[in-house]
Amino acid sequence: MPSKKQPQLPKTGKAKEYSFFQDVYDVVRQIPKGRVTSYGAIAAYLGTKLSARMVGWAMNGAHKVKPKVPAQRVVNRNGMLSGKAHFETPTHMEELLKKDGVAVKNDTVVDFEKRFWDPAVELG
DNA sequence: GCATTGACGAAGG
DNA sequence: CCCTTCGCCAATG
Repeated sequence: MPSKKQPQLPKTGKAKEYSFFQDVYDVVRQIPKGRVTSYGAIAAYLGTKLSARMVGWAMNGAHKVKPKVPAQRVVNRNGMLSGKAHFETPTHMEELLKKDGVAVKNDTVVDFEKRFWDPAVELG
């Protein structure tokens, strides 16, 4: 499980994965099926709420990590599928969400607030 | 080694 | 209410 806080980010070339990245992946993998969360929520849970962009950047490598990361369950604060363009196909993300039972309308999660899953609350 | 760029988000105009 | 700016920090040019 995430250390909750991992300010120490090793330099490039040493570790294949940064702790921060691993924590992000770990949290994302714990998102229940049919639920979604936001980059900011994950960042806040990790203690770096001011660095939501880093979560997004971490997700950039999510597609290559071994245990697949359900990156489709992570959207921006507006519930919009801001990262759909980064998937294999522009429609892959919403298709995965639909398989999870999450309705997607106009690149946005329907009833986002109801589907919202806050790691800071659910994970403690 | 400085400048630019983000799968973000909050604040200001 | 829409648009712009700023902050955050790693990666890339």
